[in-house]
Amino acid sequence: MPIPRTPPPPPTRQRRKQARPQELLDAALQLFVERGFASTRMEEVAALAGASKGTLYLYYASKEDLLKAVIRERLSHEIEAGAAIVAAHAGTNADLLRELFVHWWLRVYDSPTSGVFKLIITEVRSFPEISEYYRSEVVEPGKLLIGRVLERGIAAGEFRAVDVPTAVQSLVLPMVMLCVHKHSLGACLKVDDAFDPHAFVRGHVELLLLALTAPAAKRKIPA
Amino acid sequence: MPIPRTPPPPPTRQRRKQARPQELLDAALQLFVERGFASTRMEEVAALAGASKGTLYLYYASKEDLLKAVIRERLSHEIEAGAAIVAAHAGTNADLLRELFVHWWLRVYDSPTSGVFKLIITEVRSFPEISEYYRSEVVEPGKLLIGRVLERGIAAGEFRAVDVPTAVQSLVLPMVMLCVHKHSLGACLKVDDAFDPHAFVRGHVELLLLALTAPAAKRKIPA
Amino acid sequence: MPIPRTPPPPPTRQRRKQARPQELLDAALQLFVERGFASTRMEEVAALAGASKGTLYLYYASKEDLLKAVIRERLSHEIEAGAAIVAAHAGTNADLLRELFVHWWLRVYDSPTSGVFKLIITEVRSFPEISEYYRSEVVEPGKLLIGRVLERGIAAGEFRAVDVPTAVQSLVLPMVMLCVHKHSLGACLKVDDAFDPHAFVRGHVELLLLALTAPAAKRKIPA
Amino acid sequence: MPIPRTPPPPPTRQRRKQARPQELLDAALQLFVERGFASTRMEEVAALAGASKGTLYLYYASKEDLLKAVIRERLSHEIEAGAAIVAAHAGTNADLLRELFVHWWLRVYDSPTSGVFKLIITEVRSFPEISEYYRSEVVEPGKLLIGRVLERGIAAGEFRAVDVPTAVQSLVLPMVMLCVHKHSLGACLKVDDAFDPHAFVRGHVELLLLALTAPAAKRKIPA
DNA sequence: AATGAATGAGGGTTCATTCAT
DNA sequence: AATGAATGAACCCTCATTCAT
Repeated sequence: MPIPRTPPPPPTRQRRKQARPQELLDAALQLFVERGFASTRMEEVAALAGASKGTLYLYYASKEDLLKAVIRERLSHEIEAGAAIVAAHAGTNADLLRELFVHWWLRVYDSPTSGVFKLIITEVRSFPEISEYYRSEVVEPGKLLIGRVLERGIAAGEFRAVDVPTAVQSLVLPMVMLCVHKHSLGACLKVDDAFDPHAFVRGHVELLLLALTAPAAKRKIPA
Repeated sequence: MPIPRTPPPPPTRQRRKQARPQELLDAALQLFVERGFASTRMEEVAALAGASKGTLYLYYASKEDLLKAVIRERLSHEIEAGAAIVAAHAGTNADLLRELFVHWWLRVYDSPTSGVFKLIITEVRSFPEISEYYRSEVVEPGKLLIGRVLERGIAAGEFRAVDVPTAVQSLVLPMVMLCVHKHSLGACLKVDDAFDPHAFVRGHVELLLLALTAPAAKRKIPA
Repeated sequence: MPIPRTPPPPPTRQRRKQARPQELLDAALQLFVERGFASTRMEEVAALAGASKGTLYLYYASKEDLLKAVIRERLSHEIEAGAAIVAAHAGTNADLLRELFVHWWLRVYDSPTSGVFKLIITEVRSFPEISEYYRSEVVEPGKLLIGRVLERGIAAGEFRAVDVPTAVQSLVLPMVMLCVHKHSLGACLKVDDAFDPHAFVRGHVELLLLALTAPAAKRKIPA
Repeated sequence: MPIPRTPPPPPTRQRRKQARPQELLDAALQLFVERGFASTRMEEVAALAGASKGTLYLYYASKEDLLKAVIRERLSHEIEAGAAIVAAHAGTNADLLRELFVHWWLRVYDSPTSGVFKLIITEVRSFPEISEYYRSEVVEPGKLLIGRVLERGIAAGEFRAVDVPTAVQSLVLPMVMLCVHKHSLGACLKVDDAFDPHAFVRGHVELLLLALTAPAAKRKIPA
């Protein structure tokens, strides 16, 4: 089953036509992530979206096209969401980090969007054009976002003067890996060995904050 | 090019027979990681190993078989190496962590074995049998290994009483992600924006050690 | 050349769809009988039916499937025809035998269905599932059919009290062999040495009737 | 298991070399009959004969060659055996027929040679050269043999003046079919429905003799 | 707009045959 | 004489894509 973002309204002809592209993209994402791009048949995608093979080609010119549309559509939705959180935030930088990871990352983790990370890892080598898009639209903005929070914290004496790029990676890489894992090994292992991703993310941020937080003595106390 | 572990000796009939399986596995790993399993043709693997398609089938009964052999062979080589480091080590637990990450993980990262992580992520959903092997032979032993180091450090008062499973993941997930990245986006982006994996790993461990290390006051001073 | 049962109508898309399965079966029968199952390429079958390889697979899931469909389709057509003759017949049992052999068997002999006998002989060992179908749908009903005619003849005093199963085989085996021969040696030998199958069948029945017919003295004279 | 004509003597090197060709032919006959020519692998033949693939090629230049050797070798053995029976016989022509069918044909039926009939039927279309050999060496001599017995019987007033070619076929075709059946359907059907080939052959000959035998009144009584 | 029948290039796998040992 | 590793042509089957309806 595709996981439609909106509950399916009564499928009148008009509604259908409106909803088609999204339904096709949802179906494609699910199957590409599940079976891999090469092993997913266009017919399966169409069938999962309740359409026929021919219809799929009315919206997307080729399988490769469909892949790129899936990636773009999903990422474009999430990109600014992060920036919005930062913009809206008022509070310590530590709390902002907590906010970003627990709200933004965990929401992504819980949504089908998490599959896009697996999809990109799986398919960039075959479609390198994706990499530039992903780097400029996701990786760089993301690094900048987190990086700026760290820099502000350091400048404010709230954080230690750690190497910012390294800390960004130490913070973010486990999140990406978590998403990837969810759709690879995580989907296979029956024994979930009581691994709770939400708990881990909270623990992870706190652990890293332990490393980041400047010793109290040296801290500038916010008045 | 396959990356033979040993320079090819004069290819007499006998020598070839001995070396073939390894050459084929090396070629397969390279191509499976590069192009994905489904998009790699058996003939390409054979050609890269300097053999013909038919020869490949003399050693591996099917493409799936070849995939599993590639994974097993690579992992079985590295599994004990880690344990050996732990066993051989005499020093602080912090130094042991440094040793494990800088020696073991970076050696894996630099070798073709790093590709196995991508391969597993990419293909487990299609071949779920792999997951159990990987979990029991790699994931669990690995977690135990790092987990015990942390526990010893905590017991010795060297480390803070952090949540061990969380800390293990925070330490390890970036390493896995690094390996995966090397063979996906990392292989596509020309502008390596001066990202130095070795430097990152060292920085990552030190950052986490900042979080782990107990405040001096509370530390048991080793006489 | 396929031997279409009906001259091909204008090949519109719809008409084609209807006619395809039969065209494919006819082509397959011809080639399987001519070249043997294993030596016939699916592409040849498709080409002979004026279709492409892919199309063939739209109708039959595999080569083995195609073989079984060929056999079933041909036999199911002929099975009742024989019973119908028996049911419709009014006359002496000797005449009924003449009818069955000259009408039914010779029609089968002259049609492509004769090839099915060769096909079954050639392929049962490889696909033993065929044997049960053939036995229960063709062999047993056939034996019963002829056997009953003989029994009725014996009961009526028209025939001698011969061993029925033996006589059935003596009557029928040459017919089967004739069909087989037509598609094996018979198709190779140029010098047809004036062998006339129709004449032989008539002669064969009369010869066996000589053996079957009770001496006049002992015959019950039908009033 | 191949069915060697002679119990295998101690396989000393010398013995082996002598026996090899025969062992290979026996193995080939068995497998060709069982699985069909096209579906039998040269390696299987070699293995069944206890040799290696390479060795097989020392004796037979190709698979086709092997097929022809199998057929020739088997048939050449049996051809004169029939003639010998006729030559040696002293008695009524009816008894000679009984002799030929019960001794010669049943011995062939019981031996692996019976498979050659299936083999020829199965493969002539692919290797038409076989047909000429088979016709001139087996079919024609066979027909002549039986035909002459019938003619002598007719001339002697022992038999009715039936059409000789027809009667020959009515006599012989069931025998061939019996051999073919043994290696096709007969090998598949578990329920042998108590069909006894030996009994059938005796019954068949007697039935045909009923047809052949001239009414006593007209018979020339052999003094 | 929607369908699904048709196509044919592509790739996994088999196996007859060769030849160095 | 015997072996069996190596080859590559051949064939079954899949599936992205097209197009008549």
